[in-house]
Amino acid sequence: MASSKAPAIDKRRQILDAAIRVFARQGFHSTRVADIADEAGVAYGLVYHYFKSKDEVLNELFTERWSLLLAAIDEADRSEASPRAKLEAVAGFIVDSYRHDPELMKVIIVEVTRAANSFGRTHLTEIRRAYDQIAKIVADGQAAGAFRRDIDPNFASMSFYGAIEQQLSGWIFELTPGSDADLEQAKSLVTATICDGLEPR
Amino acid sequence: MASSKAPAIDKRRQILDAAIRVFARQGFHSTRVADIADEAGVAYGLVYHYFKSKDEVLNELFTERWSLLLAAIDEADRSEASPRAKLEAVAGFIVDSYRHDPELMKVIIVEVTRAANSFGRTHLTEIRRAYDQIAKIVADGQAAGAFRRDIDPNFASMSFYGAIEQQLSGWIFELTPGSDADLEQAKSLVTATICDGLEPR
DNA sequence: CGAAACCGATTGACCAGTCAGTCAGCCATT
DNA sequence: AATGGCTGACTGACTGGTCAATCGGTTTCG
Repeated sequence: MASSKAPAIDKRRQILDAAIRVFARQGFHSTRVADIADEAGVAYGLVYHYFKSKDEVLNELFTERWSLLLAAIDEADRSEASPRAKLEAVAGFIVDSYRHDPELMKVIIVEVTRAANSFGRTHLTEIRRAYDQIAKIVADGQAAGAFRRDIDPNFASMSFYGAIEQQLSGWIFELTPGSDADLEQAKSLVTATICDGLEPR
Repeated sequence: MASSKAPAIDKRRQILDAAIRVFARQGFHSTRVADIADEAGVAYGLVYHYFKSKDEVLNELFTERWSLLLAAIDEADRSEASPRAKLEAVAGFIVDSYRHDPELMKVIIVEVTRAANSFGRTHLTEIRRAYDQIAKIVADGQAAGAFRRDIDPNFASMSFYGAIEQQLSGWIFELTPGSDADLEQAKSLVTATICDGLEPR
């Protein structure tokens, strides 16, 4: 039963993985459906057997990964850690996602998160959910006296997330060195910058 | 003499201004050259009389505005103000640019700055110049003892710029209230977040 | 046998950029 | 002042190429 479907699922996965590589290399828009099929070693028509459209392939990639991010933020939020440690956990998850699969993160950021005009519009609600969850962590931190209260939580959330995403962009477009050590350091540096500030204490 | 050439120059400007509106509304990719011509109240072919291609129209819009930003950062850097005040001046300029012409800023951010994969690739050098200039302000601040030295200036620069751009994105996509008071407050809040940090001093 | 996986040629829509031509103003010549 | 030649701004129908999506078919497997 499972084995009868296994090959089918494999091909589907093969197509998704191929799409990650091709989208990362050429960008969504200048990728032809034929490119995905070729990269996957699969017939053109099979892409349409598993997906309604080229858009749906990207949708699937985004949703798969973003739901993990939402879960990770949620878990951090629910933990007993300090607000600062929660933020650091979120930053850590995002950086590790990039380390684990830079091509996928590139596709998600470039084609969805930062393309809210075209493709990302569809996912604005899910994207916003992440911002809101982070804002909640900040708000709780303020209520507990761990964060100052004169900065709007939504504002802080956007600053925090924007700072991380900008680091990723720098690595993605090789504006900034992205060695393993750099990535590791970035986790705590983002939090240090946002929580402690640039000025000496 | 001047009057004989005036209408020609007007038409060029008319096309650029129309392009801002149409790009902001529909996005660069799903804008047809015919849409620009219609919006400008001009014949299709005239767009190609003044511009080599559809891309060149966007190029022109970006370059016009980005050079102003670079000049503003440069001016802030050269002033006698404190490092923190310099950063605040940069944030202020970007926010005011948005306030002055939100549609143009939307086009620049969505289609160029955050589209480094497709269109922005051409302008990566100019974009990077902004990051570098900001990093220089931070580095000088560190040398003067105004900023702590354990945060890499390039890292700080990306965080700072990323935080601002994320705020603009929030306003652009109406994820975040963008009243005039909000914009005004954002100028100092970004700087406060980045320089002082979220944690109480 | 039936159902689902798989195949790839074909089609139909779309659109950037071209190009052959019109027209209005300007100057030179008479 | 009239003529006509010239420039370049301006027009929009048309073309050539590109691709997403379809569909009629074949193979595989239970």
